Amino acid sequence: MTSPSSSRTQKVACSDCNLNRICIPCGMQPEAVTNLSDVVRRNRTLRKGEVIYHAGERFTGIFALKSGTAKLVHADRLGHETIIALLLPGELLGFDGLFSGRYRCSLIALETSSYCELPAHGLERLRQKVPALQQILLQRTGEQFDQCIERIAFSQRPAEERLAAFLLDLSRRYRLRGFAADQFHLSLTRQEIGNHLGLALETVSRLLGKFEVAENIRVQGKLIHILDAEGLQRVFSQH
Amino acid sequence: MTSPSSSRTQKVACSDCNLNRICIPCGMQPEAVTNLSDVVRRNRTLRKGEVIYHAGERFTGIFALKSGTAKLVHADRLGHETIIALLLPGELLGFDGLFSGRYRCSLIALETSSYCELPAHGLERLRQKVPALQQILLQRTGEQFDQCIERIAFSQRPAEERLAAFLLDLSRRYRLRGFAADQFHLSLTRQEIGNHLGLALETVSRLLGKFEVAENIRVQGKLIHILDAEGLQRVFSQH
DNA sequence: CGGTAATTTGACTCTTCTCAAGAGGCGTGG
DNA sequence: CCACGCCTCTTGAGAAGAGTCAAATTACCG
Repeated sequence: MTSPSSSRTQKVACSDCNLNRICIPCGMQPEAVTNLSDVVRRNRTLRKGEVIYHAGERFTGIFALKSGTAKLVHADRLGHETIIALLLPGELLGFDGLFSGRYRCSLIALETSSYCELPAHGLERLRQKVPALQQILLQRTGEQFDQCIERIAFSQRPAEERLAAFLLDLSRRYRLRGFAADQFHLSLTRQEIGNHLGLALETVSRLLGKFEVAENIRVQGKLIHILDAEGLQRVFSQH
Repeated sequence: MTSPSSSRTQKVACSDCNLNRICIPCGMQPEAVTNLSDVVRRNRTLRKGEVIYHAGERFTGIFALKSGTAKLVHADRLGHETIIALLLPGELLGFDGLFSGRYRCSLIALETSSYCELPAHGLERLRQKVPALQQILLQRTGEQFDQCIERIAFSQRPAEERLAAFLLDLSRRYRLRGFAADQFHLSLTRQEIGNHLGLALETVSRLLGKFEVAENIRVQGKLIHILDAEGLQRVFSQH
C-alpha cells in the first residue's frame, strides 16, 4: 500500500509492477516510465462477465490485463457473436478502437480480473513527451496484424489443426509472459472455444478427448496439461 | 508526358492524378500534396503474375494500386497458401509490413497493373513535414483492422453467406472508388476465390450457379453482374 | 445438498469436399 | 484463320468431416 490519498488508483508504479517486462514500459527509459506511470489508471478490477468496453463506444484507451483473462467479442448486425480473441494476463487490449476512434468489439472478463488503463487523452499527451511509447504501440500493432493474418489463414484448416494450433498458441503466449506453458487454466467454455474456432462445442469436446487419448494433452475440466507439444505440432504436418 | 528527364517516374503529380480523391492525398492541404508528390515513385507497371513484394522482405513502402488488381498471399511453414485479400484499383497495399518492418505476405498482380510507391524512407521524412500523412495512415490502419475482424467473423459462416458477402464487399469497394458497382471483372479464378473463402473450387462454381438461378447475379465467366444486391443480402438473414 | 449449467458421448444428418469426366475458352503456332 | 493443347469451369456421384439432436454424466454455485 502507498499513501492513503492514492490508495484506490495509485498502488504500484509502473516501474515496480511485476509485469513491466512485458507491458508497455518494456524497453523504455526510467524517466519515460515515470511519465507513463503518472498517466496510467491502475488496478481496476472486474468480476466474471463484467465489461471493460462495449462495441460502438468511443475509444477511451488501451488496457493492460494484470491478472485474469478476457474475451474480445464481435457481433454482426444479425446478432451473430464471434469471439475474436482470448486475452491473457500481461497482454494489451483495446487495439480494435485505437485507430478508428471507436471500439469495434466488446471486451468481457472471463473471470475475476485486474487491469490498468492508459487513457486516450494521456496517450495524446505522452506522444510528445515519450516518443518510445509511439514506437511500442506501433510494434504492438504489427503483432496484432500478424495475429489477424495467422487467424485468417488458420480458419481454413480442418478442425483438428485449428484446435491444436489454438492450444499451442495459448501455451506459447503463457510462456512468453512468464507463466507455465505446459499447464494452464482455459477459462473459455467448450461452447466459447467452439465459437472462437468456428466449431460446434461437441466437436471441441471430442477433439480434446482425441488429443488426450493420443497422450498429447491431459484434460481436467478447464485445466489443460500439454504433455507432448511436438505431438500437437504433428497434427498439422500430416496434411 | 512531362519533361524528358523525368519521363519514367514523374508522370502525373499526385494533385493531378485521377485517384487523388481516394488515394492518400484525400483531405490533405495542396502544399502537403506537393510534398507527398515529390516523394512518390509513380506509375510502375506489372504484368500478370509479377510480384510487388515477397513475404519476408524488408518493408520498402506503401503502394497505391492505380489500375489492375492484385492478391495478397500468405504461406505458412508447410506451404499452405492463403489469399488474404484481393486488392482493387485505388486501394492501398503494404500494411502487412508497415508496423513490423517486414512484409508478412506476398503481393502478386492478377492482371496487367500499375501502381505508385510511397517509399519507407520518404514516409519517415514526410512524417514531420506532413502530419496529415500520419493521420491518414492511422485511419487506413483502422480500416484494415476492421476488415480483419469482419473476415474472421465471416469465416465461421456457411459457404453461401461467405460467397454472397464477398461479392457484396467487392461491389461496395468498387462503388466507393467510383467504378460500376453492379458489374465488374472478378480477376480471381474459381480456385483462388475458393482459397480466399475457404471453399473448394467446385463449391464456388455451384454457388455462383445457384445465385444465378435465383437471379441475384449474372455470371459470364469472370464478369459478374449484380442483379439483385438485396437478394444477396437476404442470403445471410435467412439464418 | 439441490439445481443449474457445462461437458461428454452416441446416433444420425447435412454441408462441403473429393474424385472424375466432360465442356468451354484462350493463346500459340501452323 | 483454324486447330491443337492447356487451363479453367461446370456438373455429377459418392465420401467424409463436422454439425445437430438427444440423453446421460459431471461440475459448479448458492
